[in-house]
Amino acid sequence: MGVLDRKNRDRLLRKTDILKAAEHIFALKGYDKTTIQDIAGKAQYATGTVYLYFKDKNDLYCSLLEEKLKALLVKIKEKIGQSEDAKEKLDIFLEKEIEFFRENKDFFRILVSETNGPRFDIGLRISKSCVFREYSEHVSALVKMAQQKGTIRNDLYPAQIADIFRSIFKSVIIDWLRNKPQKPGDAEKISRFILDIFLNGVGRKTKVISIV
Amino acid sequence: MGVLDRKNRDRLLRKTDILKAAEHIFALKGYDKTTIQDIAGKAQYATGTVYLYFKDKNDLYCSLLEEKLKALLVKIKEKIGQSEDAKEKLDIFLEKEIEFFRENKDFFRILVSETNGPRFDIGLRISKSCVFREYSEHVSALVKMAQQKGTIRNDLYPAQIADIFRSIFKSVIIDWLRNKPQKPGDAEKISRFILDIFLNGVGRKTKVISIV
Amino acid sequence: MGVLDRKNRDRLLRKTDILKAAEHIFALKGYDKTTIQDIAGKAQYATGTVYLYFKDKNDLYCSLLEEKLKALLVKIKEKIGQSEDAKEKLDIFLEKEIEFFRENKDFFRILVSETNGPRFDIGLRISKSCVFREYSEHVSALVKMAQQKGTIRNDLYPAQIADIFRSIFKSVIIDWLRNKPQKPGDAEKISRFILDIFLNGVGRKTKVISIV
Amino acid sequence: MGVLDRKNRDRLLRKTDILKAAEHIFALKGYDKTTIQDIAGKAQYATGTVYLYFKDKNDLYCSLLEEKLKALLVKIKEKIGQSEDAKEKLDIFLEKEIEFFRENKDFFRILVSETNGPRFDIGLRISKSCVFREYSEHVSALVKMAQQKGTIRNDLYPAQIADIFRSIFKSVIIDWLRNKPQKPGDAEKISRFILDIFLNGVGRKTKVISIV
DNA sequence: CATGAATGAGTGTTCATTCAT
DNA sequence: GATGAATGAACACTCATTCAT
Repeated sequence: MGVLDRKNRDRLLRKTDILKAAEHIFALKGYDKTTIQDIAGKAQYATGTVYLYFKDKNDLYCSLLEEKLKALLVKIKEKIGQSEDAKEKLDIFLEKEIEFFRENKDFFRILVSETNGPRFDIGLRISKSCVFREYSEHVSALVKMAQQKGTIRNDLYPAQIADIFRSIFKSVIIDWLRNKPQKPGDAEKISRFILDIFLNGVGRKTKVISIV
Repeated sequence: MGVLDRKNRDRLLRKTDILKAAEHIFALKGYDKTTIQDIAGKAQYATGTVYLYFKDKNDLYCSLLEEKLKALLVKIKEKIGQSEDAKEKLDIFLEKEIEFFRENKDFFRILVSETNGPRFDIGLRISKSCVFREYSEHVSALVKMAQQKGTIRNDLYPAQIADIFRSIFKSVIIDWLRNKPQKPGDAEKISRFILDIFLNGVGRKTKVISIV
Repeated sequence: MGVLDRKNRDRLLRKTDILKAAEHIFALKGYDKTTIQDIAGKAQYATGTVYLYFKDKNDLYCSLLEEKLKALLVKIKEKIGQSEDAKEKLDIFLEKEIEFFRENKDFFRILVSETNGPRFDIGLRISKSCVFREYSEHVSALVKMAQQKGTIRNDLYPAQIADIFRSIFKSVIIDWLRNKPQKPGDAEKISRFILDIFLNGVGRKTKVISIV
Repeated sequence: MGVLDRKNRDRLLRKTDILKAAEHIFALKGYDKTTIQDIAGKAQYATGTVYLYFKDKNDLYCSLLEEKLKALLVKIKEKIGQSEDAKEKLDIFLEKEIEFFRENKDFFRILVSETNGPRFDIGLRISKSCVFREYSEHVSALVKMAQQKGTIRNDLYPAQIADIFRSIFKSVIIDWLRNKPQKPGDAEKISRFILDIFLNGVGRKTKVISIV
């Protein structure tokens, strides 16, 4: 059993090595311009080794997305359950994603280039992924809850609002990762900024009074 | 003169044939998976013919984007000058873009996949394009004006707001083109919807009183 | 008749135009790198026009060589008959060739690259040419006569001596055309130089006494 | 160590296979008409295999020339140092080259077609080669020494004499390889023949008395 | 299991040649 | 006859995938 364990552990280690290398190269060059040799070389393995762990190039790519998305989901779900407030949940969601993407810029790049807009299918190598669907539905569920709690207008389809939510998020994060120095407290600030725009829009208001 | 005219017209016709075919295939398969033979075949020409009108694959692709963007810009500028009101200008901008993209779904697909988020640079074959820059700046200028007129908060960078504006737009249009039947009056309705979300956000408000 | 004459003359004029352009381009780029469009363009004709005067690329190339060789032969034969002395004939031959090649550097280039050594057949597009054979035989005849008159050793095959003769010539002319400014009196001097080396070699002799 | 050795040896073997095939095809068809598929086919490899050993077609071609020239130089230098006499050195040089070219007719063909006359530059893919320069300079040095020792007239530029020397050599070898059956003792005889013509020319002399 | 050399189908691009105008 | 746009075969080179060691 110990032997099997080590085998499994070794196998996992190699897979992780390769995925890490793939992440970097795919982010740098995009799917088509990336070669398996690039990845194998970066991971310090032989070309053929990659095929011991992944069926083909596409499988490697999708596995990469799945693994990372899964990790992102775990991170999000972990904290988000601790709050009951809808707005707070959205806030936590944003903060966790921001943290995650700051630590995984390459993955962010890939994800952005992969999801050319939400649920869009040009070359959507990812679309069949259960994790991706789970991720999408998780955001939709957040929105739905916020609608039920009165935080978000309920005259709109949750899925569409979720799309808009994520597209604003994407836009702001791209700007942040590209043009700003990333500082420790950023996650919180940016999260508030996005939520503000998402909930209140960018229109100029002098005063807003909630009557209810 | 008549002869030259006909020649030029013929030349233009062929170029347009090829561009039309290219638009379709590029939208369907993406840049890398598209072959010149695909395009030539679709346009009913021989492979070599494409090279009589375009230097190489990249030139064909960029020409396609430029031509379309130019047409889009013309369409937008035409009407937008007729209004003085900032909000109305944004509204016209949206309506015109919506109309254009409904008539040019393939181009929309390409544009979306090309601009993986605003000012993002993986494989930005388009980034050097003057027309694209002009387009970007035009949107920024719209936002800036709206800030000066008090329609949009002026505590934000115009370029960033423009990014957010376009990313909301993209998100909504993708949803519309993919999932809804496109009906005549849509442009107006969708434009209002986007503007509403953009300016007021999706937060639930019971009443808003502007004091000033 | 006059009409036919003009037609023929026109035809000849066009052929000459094309040949002149071809000469320049072939010399510049070599056979394979030269395109028919290059030549047509340089001659200010359309691509197809070339095919009205020459069957194909190879025909154009061979015609070019033939025409020029014919002209060279005419020039050589013209003067060479006026002398009876074998050495003088060789001298005239050299002078005339030198003059011709100074005025036809492009042709010289082509000829050199074509006849990679005498009677060698890698890609010898020329080898079937009657004129080329006539040219070769003419040189051989010169040598043969010089052998009979006692100017050249007669223990050697005339054709081989002719080869050596031409290869020395080629070597010296290449050097002259490439590295020296070409001056009026050169033909005579160079001719003497070549003949000297050809007949006497480059060995150092302190004194030579001819007894007979 | 043994493994690496075998790997290196295998690699060398393949390279040699390909070079051998390339040598044959290039000699047969010339650079431009030769395709990589030709070479790969002849060497019994797939097209792509060639690119494992050579960067591109030009690299293959140049490597071929370099390898062979290097081998030729080694062969020449080996024996030539053993003599002090200038004329003997020239003799050895010729003999060794003749032997080499008899064993490497294809290479000879390529070299001849590549060096369209000495220091001529149309398509000189070889000209940048250090080995080629070394080879040229080696011949010039031989001539220079022969001038100093009084074997060759010293009123001429060594480089030019070297050119003439090589062009006579080329002419004679072409004739020999093309038209004569190559017999064992040939190298010696031909070498003497070339030297004779080179030093004494082909003029008829009844008696030559050296006075000094 | 790991390797990396070998494979060969596939792509962008060129250009000799043809032919409708 | 002259044109030059159109053709499509051909070629250099790449790279995902396989498999003998």
